[in-house]
Amino acid sequence: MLRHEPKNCTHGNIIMPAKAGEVIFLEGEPCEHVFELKRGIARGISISSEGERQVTAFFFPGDQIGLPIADVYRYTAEAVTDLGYVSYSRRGWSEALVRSCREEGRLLPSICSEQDPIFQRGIIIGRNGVLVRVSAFLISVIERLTPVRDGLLGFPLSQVDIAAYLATSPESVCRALRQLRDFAIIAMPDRDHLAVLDRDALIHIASGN
Amino acid sequence: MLRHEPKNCTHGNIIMPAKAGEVIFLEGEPCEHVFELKRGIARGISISSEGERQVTAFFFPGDQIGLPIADVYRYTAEAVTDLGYVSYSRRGWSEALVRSCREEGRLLPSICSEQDPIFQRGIIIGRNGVLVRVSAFLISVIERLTPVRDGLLGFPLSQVDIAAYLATSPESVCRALRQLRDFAIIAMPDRDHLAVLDRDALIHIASGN
DNA sequence: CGGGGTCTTGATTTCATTCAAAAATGGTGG
DNA sequence: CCACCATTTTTGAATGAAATCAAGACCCCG
Repeated sequence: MLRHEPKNCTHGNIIMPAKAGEVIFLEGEPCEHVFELKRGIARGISISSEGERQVTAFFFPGDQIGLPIADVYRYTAEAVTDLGYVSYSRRGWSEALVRSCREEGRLLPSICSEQDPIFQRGIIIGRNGVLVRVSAFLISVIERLTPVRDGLLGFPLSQVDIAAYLATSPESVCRALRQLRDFAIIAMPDRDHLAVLDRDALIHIASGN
Repeated sequence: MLRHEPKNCTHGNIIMPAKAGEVIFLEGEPCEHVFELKRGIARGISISSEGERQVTAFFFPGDQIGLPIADVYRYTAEAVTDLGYVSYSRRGWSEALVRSCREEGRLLPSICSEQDPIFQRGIIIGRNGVLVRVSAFLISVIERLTPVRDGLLGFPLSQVDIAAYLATSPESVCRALRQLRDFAIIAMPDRDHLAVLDRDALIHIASGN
């Protein structure tokens, strides 16, 4: 897992690339930059003291990552796919926040874009039943995936990551996806493509059982 | 569950009381006030479409509740115990944020005080094993409980709420607490008092198994 | 004293993890 | 293009942990 070193201090204009698996920043480091994802998918990772790895959030283009909520980053950010991002210095970002706050009277929508996925994950994994969790996860994620062609979405998330996100095992994720395929609720023509065939059924499962 | 109606628009100076069980604000309502808890304990509640109730966070004196991260409150806030709070208008609160941001270069610590517990819950319930979760919960909560006398803490949280927070059943919480008592790691002289006898052991269980 | 809610405990069942192994996939270099 | 390897996904069987079900004890409140 190579550490991705920004070559110089870009201030929001130059899109920096990162390759799949690269680390954007590490949990515990002081927050010196805020990152905005421009293309690709990233994940937030938290490792417990005993090495257990949790995916705390997936991030999509437009999301802000690494807000200085505290003094240090609360999770590690890694590239899931090859991706592009821009970074803002903390100062520059704070000024943008101040402006936005004055003009719109509410927090920069970007805070929402980082904090909301984290909140949503808490709700999803608080629900019991792997099938329910997987369905809720799909519902939450499909609208952010990039369409390939009619109804088919790019779905570049590994089942291992999904399991780490949903606080379950990869095998259980696999079985849940299989059930959804058997019920013709979703289709997965291959490993990294997904189509939702019966959105209502998916929502129904996601919201109760 | 009575709705608590603030009589008038207080701007941070008058401490408003609320009785145990009262609602401070409802999920989905527009964020018009930010609340700061002065005494007592509050909980954040999220109800799924099928009536499943989750406690998303417990809040303690000094915590800010109901930040306008989005346009509407993302959870319902209720009083766990009788409590006192002050409310700020969104405008007044935003101005404080702008000031703090400019002076300290980071987000108001209050954002941390709301968002961090929510983040922590995600980490805690992502870990498997009820005993681990209960232990991690106790570790996270003991430093915020008010001491009664040497080593004994007021612990006014019902096991039903703890279960809803930890995404488990009340019975499992009860059994986990019993185990911790049997191992002489904690003591609970009565329903709402708690003493941690072996903090290291509790931390050890919380961080692995 | 009731009586409703909370807590406790045991027995049972259900569900997901684990373990193990095979199949599919993707990438690499010949 | 093909063979090979590493990784991911898939499936089955066994195990285990926690939810559920059911009852009883306790406690606080009116």
